[in-house]
Amino acid sequence: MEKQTDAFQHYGREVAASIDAVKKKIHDEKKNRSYIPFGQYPIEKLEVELEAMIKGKLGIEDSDFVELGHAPAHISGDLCFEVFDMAKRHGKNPAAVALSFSSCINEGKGNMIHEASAFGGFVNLVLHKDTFYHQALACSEALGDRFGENDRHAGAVVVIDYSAPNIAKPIGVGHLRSTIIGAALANLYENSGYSTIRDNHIGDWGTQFGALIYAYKTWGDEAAIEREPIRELKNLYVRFHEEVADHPEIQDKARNYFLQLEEKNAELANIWKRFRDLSLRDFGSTYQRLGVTFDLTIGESYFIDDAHRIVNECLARALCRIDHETGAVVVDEAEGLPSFLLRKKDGASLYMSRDIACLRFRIETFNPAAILYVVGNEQELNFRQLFSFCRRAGFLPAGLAVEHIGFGMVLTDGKKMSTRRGTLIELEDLLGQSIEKSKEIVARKGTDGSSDELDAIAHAIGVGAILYNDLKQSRVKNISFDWKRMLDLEGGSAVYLQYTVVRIHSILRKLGEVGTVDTYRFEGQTEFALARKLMMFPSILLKAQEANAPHHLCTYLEELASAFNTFYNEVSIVQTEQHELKTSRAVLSRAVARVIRRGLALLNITVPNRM
RNA sequence: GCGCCCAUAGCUCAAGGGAUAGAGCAUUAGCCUUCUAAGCUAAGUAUCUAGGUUCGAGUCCUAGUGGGCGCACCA
Repeated sequence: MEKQTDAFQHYGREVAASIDAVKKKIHDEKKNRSYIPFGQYPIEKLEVELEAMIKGKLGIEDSDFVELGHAPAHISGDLCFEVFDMAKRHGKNPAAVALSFSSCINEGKGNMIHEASAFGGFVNLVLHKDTFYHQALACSEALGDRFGENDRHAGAVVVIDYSAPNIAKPIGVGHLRSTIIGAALANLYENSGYSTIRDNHIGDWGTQFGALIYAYKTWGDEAAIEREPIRELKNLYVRFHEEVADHPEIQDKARNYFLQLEEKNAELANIWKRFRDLSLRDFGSTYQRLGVTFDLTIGESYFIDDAHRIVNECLARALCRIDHETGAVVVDEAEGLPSFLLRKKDGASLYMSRDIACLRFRIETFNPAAILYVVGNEQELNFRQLFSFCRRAGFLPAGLAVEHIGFGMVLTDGKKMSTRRGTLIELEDLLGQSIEKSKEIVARKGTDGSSDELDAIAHAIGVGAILYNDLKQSRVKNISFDWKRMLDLEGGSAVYLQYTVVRIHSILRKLGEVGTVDTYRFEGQTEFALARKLMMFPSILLKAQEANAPHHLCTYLEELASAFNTFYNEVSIVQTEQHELKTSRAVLSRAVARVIRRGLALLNITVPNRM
């Protein structure tokens, strides 16, 4: 019994230390972090100027209604905005409003706007291109790598729960989605000024550990576990479910083992602890490969005592009841949601009660403005039940946003992958194959570099391809898994973006020092379009964060890279004669490279120097 | 049975209620003695069906059709 208590105490101390570290991080950020004001970006500044010009016209006193975008190709104009919504709010004709606004803008143009015109409910703007271009490059130069950050949510704390693999199971491509969508969102939230807490809520508790312990005690092979822990544990898990078909009674034995575990049986707890440690070590190397980090790694097991306490509290408050027939603790149907259990009839805890305890822990410990759960769509009902119950119980303070960030499943042949059925594609296999293929291509292309450098390049490309293929797709839909497409290293993949950056670096190397000029200037429409695209980066990042949609960033980066590659094929920067123009082009290219590199970094994808 | 999600080009995916629905792959025709062709230029093909709301619908509503997921002692 002592031994087991030691194990739990040790684990408790580890968690306590990481909690202190997170509290310190939040505290330090509150005190020392500097933010880039969103209003400082040229597009945002222009929006504010336009609103000032328009204000009072037609009795409209709104603010923050101008949202500039690109004018479509068939319209002559550099930027545009629409007034439909706001005209509707004031019961006015959109076309009349747009016309009035455009004449108003033409009266007090300022130094940026050349001409405004109305078309239907749209206001189209032709800019003084030289002025805009210069300001765009100057802004990017002034902010350097921090171009794109904003202060919209400065100081707010967000807890992001993602990855959450289950102990004793390999990480499959399903958990990959949670891991990389969560990691990308954490980066995007940080970019918007949030203090982010990256929380890996490990699935290290539950009835399946009873099954695993039964399987281990019955068929376990020590040598095999030493050799390949996760694989062997997975085999035991699969074998258990095969045997259940013929011997249903082992299910009860498993449940009983779990109950004993929860009652802190020393022998079982030590087995559990060992499996947990082995698994975490294995996950750690996968995370390292992916470049994903966490502030907290707390398993469900940490919350069992709280869970039992809370269930009793809720029973006392009649928020749930003991079912007379079975003895389990039930939350009755409410708010249109089906009833569910908080405690098993044998007294063991359940996922839901541990989740309630965890939610309360996060609120009490970190006082966050938002908690995001990056968990698959198939758990949607559970989260609706969780949030609804916690709201009724008064566990959710006002002003706290809790949100389930669901995502579609990864399907093979239209079916969900399953550890039990053995259709799971393991992440390590996938990454391995992708890196291997990248290696072949790098070798075939004859890229320069030592063998270590070539390995690093293949790693960046191979891993990047897997991450990007997932992140570029909208979160909510299912993804059909296709080896061929997954390992495709051409257009529409991370490689395209990495390649664009590498090309730019090659130019910069050839140029040597990029000098400075008083005024940035450009020559062709392509260059201007590129700079205009570049200036959309800050608002794209904000949009991607607010919509919890990393794929918006992917789409943008591809458009930017495409605009650059067109430019690249039109003119030679190295051979540009005129000094001012040549320097401006170099600065523009460098800015594009920085934005793509930073955009990819937010998606946890790295860019090699050569490829 | 009830609930949630999805349906866009041959395939895989984009498109904040806004202007002529965009990419990649595949197919076809061009572009490397000149900054890395993992690139660029150009060509053809699409909103599941039927109603409705709206100045305006791929997007919102209703009813279908097809697919996925979930609904008590798993997580």
